[in-house]
Amino acid sequence: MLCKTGSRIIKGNEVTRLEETCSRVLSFCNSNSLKEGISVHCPIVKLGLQDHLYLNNNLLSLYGKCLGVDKARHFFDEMPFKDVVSWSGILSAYVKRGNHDCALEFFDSMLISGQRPNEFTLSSVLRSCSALGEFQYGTCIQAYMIKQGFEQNPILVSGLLDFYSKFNFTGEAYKLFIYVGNHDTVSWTTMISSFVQAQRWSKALLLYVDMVEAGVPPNEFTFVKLLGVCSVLGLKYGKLVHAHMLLRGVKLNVVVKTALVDMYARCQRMEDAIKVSNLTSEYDTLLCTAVISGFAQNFMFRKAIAAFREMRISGILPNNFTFSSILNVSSLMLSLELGEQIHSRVVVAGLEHDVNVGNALITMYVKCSDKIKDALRVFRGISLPNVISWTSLIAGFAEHGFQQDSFHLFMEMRAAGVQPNSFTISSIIGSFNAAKLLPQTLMLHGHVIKTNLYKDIAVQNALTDVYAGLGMLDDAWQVVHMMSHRDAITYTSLASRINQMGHHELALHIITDMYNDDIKIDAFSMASFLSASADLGTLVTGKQLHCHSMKSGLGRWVSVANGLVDLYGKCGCICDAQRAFGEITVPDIFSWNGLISGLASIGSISSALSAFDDMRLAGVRPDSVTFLLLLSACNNGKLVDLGLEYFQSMREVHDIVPQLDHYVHLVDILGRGGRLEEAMEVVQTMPFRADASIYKTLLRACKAHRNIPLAEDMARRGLELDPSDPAFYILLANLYDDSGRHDFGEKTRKLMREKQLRKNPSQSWVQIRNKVHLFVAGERSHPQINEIYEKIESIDAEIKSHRYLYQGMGIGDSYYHSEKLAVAFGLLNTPSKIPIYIIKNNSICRNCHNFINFVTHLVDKEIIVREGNRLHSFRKGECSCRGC
DNA sequence: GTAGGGTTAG
Repeated sequence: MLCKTGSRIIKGNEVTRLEETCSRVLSFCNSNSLKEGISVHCPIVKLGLQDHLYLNNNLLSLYGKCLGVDKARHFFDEMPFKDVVSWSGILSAYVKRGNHDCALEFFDSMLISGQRPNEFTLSSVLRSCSALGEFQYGTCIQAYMIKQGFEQNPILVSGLLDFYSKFNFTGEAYKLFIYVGNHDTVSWTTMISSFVQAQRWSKALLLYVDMVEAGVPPNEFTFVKLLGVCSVLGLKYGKLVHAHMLLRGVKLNVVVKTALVDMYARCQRMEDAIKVSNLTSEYDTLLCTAVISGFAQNFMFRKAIAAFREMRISGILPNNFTFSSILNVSSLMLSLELGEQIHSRVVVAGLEHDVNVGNALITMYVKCSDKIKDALRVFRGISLPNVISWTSLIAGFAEHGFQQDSFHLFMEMRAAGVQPNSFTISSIIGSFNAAKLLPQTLMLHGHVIKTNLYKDIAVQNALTDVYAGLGMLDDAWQVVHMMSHRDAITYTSLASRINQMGHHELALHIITDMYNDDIKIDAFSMASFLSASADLGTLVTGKQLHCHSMKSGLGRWVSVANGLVDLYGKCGCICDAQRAFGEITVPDIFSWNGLISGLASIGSISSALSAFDDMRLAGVRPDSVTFLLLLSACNNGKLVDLGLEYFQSMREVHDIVPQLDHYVHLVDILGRGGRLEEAMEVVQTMPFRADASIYKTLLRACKAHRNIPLAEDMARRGLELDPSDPAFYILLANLYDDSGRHDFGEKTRKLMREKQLRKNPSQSWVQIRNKVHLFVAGERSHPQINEIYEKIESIDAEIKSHRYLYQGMGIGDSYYHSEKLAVAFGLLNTPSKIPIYIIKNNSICRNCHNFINFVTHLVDKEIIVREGNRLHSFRKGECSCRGC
């Protein structure tokens, strides 16, 4: 139409009408098609309208949108007349392309040219200020706005709210919001977004309530932000917001759909997410990415892969975000094969050097490949590695056992000018723990104090863990006390490290700390506490923890259920252990190992071995711990040939390389079975250097089978490796005694005394009425024992007043005469408040029917004594454990 | 021309 008109001669008011027509056509083209827009340009020139300001502004906007800001700028420079719309058009084009430096420079030249900015210009300038971190500049713009009377302008108010929020000045933004008042939908939504960005989720929701009460209608923008809040606050809120959207008839466009899919996915409602995404046929790359990542978050890996395939079939191109999501699926599945397939697609799509995809690739190779070099290759290919790239690689090196390289990489990162964040610091501190690198830990701790990172709870938790892992409990607690708030991870880390140190009672005390801090026990901390109770044999505490697990629903976690199996197994209550095992839907290797261990420890060797068969039938692969348990069971059951068979099958059938501990068990099995020469052959041919303990094992076997020549050889070899272990002398001396060679026995003991060796005191723990008591036995000459004697003597008078002493078997009598000692510390501390436990030598354990050198016994129904790894039960009356 | 969705590191 315009072309035809252009060939005629036009005069008078026809020109004005044509200008309007051109302008309208260009506006239409602007939002639809560049091609049509350009074709309109020719007739405009033919008509002689090329100097027309409005038409040129329309063309400028078109060029900016379709041909890029440089072409638009060129057109702008050629324009004979310019107004605020022309200047703002270019400025906005710069801002949209992220060219913020040019935007501010261009704004300067605008002011120099004498052109006054309007609200659109200033709004673009504010966006560049926040992008460049130019806070001062932004506040100058605000001052200018006030001077120019733009203070109440809704566009600028929204712009300012956004500006303050980007600098994390949410409070200032809110003050401004309150001060201005009378807001429209956009400024309400911007204020809500500000609270969302500051992670003040509840405040964002409350503001929505205020907005509705103020009578301002929320739109799809508002709901998208609110759905983001619900992803964090939970499904209850998500459903409410969704219902409000339906009531208000909000149009379900693709952006709203994506926000809904994301919300339902994060609330573990993937079915609802898919239902929503199928409500309309509109799909784009972002929506598909949300679906894939939703499946990944909910561990529905096959569906995630299917969604990725479907996306390609529908012709929707994956972008860097999509590749990151699907790579995350392969990382979670530990599937190198899938990861490599995706990697090749990434190369085809030309996204190999993209930092986001590169980061996901690094993680994939770290988790799925056993070669850290694969991850390093990806890292070196990233054009601009960011803090996530460095952190992933640093954590990767640490995870693969290269702690020193990990630290060097950290130094390289700092030299490259990339600032470590809390993720980096906590990863690197975590790696120090594995390598026990104290100097580096102290250096990093200093760095953390100097920066703001010490406020981050993950960093503080990592520091707590590393100090506790190094055995520096005081330093760990110091970090904990300095924390403004603690979480379940803080306490779980402490409890498990304290457990590792063997201070199980101290680990259980963490429960009180958590209670005082108002922190709920989670599945991880519960597993640690159950493990502490199991190792202490404190059945009462264990049962209380069991109760709590059931009431709180933690029992559904397999780690908690495994803890229960372990607890009851170690306390000798095999029926309860079996019941806890039976309640596990899909028992894992830890569940099975717990069951086998429990059965073996009460002497039910055949049941333990048949549990192993059940485990294999259930398709669970045994690990090296399983074989330690099986070998130990065979050892206790004197099943020599079966033990040998299991040992052989480790490598041949199960592809497990036997470790030193397995060889020790094998040697013990052969030794106890009297096959001493074979046992010696194993020691000489095994791929490990024999340690003192293996010779001790053989020496014990020699003693049992009265083989003096071999025993002497074993004692000699063992003492070469550990001359300070008195056990070699004691075992050998006892063997001489047993064989009637008392002279040699005495000579050996004399030798031991000359070397100033003495048997370390044995220790046992007993729980009586919710209190754990420590018992120690040994000779008076031992410093630890002597200290206890002195304590007893000082309170002797008090003890003697107790009624049990009148029965003639007082505490003092029992160990003064035998030169051995067993003391309840609880008794020492509060002698008059708790009953006295009288010491009896040579009591018989009801479980293993062995004689035990000392045991505490009297007033309580059941006492469980743990001696080394053995559990002994002494009961008065019937056992409280069902089925025994 | 002011406000909205998806990813990756502890």
